[in-house]
Amino acid sequence: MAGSLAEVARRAGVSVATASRALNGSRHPVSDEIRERIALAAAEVGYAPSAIAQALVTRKSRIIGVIVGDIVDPYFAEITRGAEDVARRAGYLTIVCNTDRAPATELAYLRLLHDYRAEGVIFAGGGQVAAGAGSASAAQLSEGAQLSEAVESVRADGIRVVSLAARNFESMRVTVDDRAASYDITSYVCSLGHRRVCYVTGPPGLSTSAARLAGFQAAMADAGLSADEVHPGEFDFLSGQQVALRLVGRPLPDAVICANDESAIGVLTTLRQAGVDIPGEVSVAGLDDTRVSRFVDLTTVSVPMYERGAIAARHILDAGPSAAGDLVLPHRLVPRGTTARRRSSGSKRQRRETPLTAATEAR
Amino acid sequence: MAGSLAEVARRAGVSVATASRALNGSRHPVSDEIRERIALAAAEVGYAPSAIAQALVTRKSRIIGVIVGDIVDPYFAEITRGAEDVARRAGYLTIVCNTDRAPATELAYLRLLHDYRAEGVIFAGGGQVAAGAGSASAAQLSEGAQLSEAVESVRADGIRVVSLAARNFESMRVTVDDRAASYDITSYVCSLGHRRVCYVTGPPGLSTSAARLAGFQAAMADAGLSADEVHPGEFDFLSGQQVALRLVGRPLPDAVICANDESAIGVLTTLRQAGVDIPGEVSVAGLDDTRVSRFVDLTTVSVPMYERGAIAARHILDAGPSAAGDLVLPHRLVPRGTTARRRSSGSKRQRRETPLTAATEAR
DNA sequence: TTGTACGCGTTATCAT
DNA sequence: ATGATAACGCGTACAA
Repeated sequence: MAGSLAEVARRAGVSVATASRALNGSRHPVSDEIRERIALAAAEVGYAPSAIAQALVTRKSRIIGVIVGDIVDPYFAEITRGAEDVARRAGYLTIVCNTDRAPATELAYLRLLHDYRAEGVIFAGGGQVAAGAGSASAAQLSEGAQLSEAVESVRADGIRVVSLAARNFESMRVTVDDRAASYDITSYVCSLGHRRVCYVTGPPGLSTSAARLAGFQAAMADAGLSADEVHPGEFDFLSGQQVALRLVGRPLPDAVICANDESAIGVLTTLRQAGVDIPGEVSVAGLDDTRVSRFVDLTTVSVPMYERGAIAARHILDAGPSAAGDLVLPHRLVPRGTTARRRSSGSKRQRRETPLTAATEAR
Repeated sequence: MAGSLAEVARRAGVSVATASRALNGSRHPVSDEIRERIALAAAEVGYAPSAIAQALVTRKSRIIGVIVGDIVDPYFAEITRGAEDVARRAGYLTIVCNTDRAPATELAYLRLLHDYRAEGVIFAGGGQVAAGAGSASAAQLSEGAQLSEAVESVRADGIRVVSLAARNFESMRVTVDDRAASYDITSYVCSLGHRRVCYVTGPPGLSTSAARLAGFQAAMADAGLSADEVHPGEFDFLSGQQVALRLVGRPLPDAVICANDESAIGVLTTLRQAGVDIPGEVSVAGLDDTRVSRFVDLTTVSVPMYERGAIAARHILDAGPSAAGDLVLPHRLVPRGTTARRRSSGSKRQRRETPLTAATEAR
């Protein structure tokens, strides 16, 4: 039913060339009379320009791909929303590619996007980092090499790739200093007087997890505190919940810092449900500044996801030589209601009023 | 740099026809020797088949679109994930289309997908329902008519459209009985002995909101209770939070039921933060069974989003005459920890023990 | 201002 | 088993 340009031209009694010029945004002049005839004919046959054919001849697919771990994860969803917003306004299509962080799936999707001649692809998440001593190390290395090779091939074809976190292949980068962000939130929590602070990590082997953990450890070291209460997590609510459940049986820590907001909300919610007063008894902090974090009043650090997605997309569309080097956006500490000054340790459970020691008060 | 089929053929000393047959999944026989020569040449030039060209000649774009309100909303994210999962396994691309429920944007996206000859489009959310007395009623009606017309045109072109909620255009449907789901959760809450139960609605004018509100009202009526404490909401966390804040100053209701999980989590979190015991003092229930609802132990009703997305996508791919009529999936009440039997009203604030009246205990 | 004709990269038909 | 060649629907020199 979708009339082709040829059909429209025939009905309007003009050549396909003029029809093309009249219907699509061509700077080529067309007389108003003919233009109207064509518009009419187009409406009659319900003409819908074949973006496929246009892409083929124009060599511009108006397609961008966003490779994410899981679109259900707010972190990735916000990035995707940012990218889609600018893509939509430009008449571009946004492909969402869930990979569950599996390099093989990333590779498969990259190839598919290559086949579709996507104009650009955004790697939203971090990548696997060479594991120190893993049994699957060889396979992973090979996968990493394959991906890196594929990225190179894709870039050679003029497809613009930009990554939003550390990856082991070359590409434009629109990132944030994860290590510094983690360092900042940690020092902030320490500055509140907390001494025993736990940490919930992100998935092992992920560059982002590593950077954030490193930031935590560095800040703790600089504060003269021990950073040995590190619980493995997976960036999800469940991880936080499980850690919280384990925490609640024993003497509570002063604070728990999580590698991301999802897991922080997990510990926050679970701890509160267990009757723990947050931030009265223990402070909780995350990292991301996800949309819901604002609502639950979680103190965290903003590492603008939406903006990074939008900027990445814009970079892809502004095909110009704006290939300016990497971009590292500023992060911003967002102190909110889930953290507070440490109360004297004695007052925690027994509610006994103990004067603060000078040492605790100092900074 | 991406070698074309012609180039590969030339380097292998064969015709494009054979190259095509060897490289892509063709049942046509090709001698092993030549097949290898072609594979080699393809590898040398880094051949990547042009899905665009294939789509043009094949008339199969291997593209499906998912029209959602906002991908950041877990409801839509889970639907999208379901669709993408089956699309990916079939080598299809999934386009995300955020519309913020604006009919104009839906229309624009539908047209764009039409241009790309998407093989199918999934309308994930409900639609605007003819408002009783609105000033913008005329404009909306026109927009509704336009969309409905566009859907018809698109379907005439062989594009399969399936909606996951009530819409005012014809299409296959993979839905759930929202009214019944809402009725069920409401009667469940009432069966717990609660009498004063508030409701937080979804966005006005939305078919889904209307169905769910109707279910609530019907159940309340059937329970002989008054359903006049209805607070307007927007399906988001903020709505729930605001309602909770308003509730907390005055005598608390027995329970509050929300049109969806997001807003339910909003009231749950906010109420708890305000020191209200859930479900001790007030019960809270939602509707959707979103992923995080499982974690916060919210009682709700499952209206399988992931499955609906997956089924819709499968329907699009199985282009066969499986155009079986509409499908309405079963919903399932999921009682969890945010609801409990009503405690005697007197014990709520003053903790005064008052014997339950027979009337309260009866059912 | 309008029309002709070629090419974009593939698949498919028909010979060979 | 392999090879020409005609579409697919459109943009765009180039010609008129």
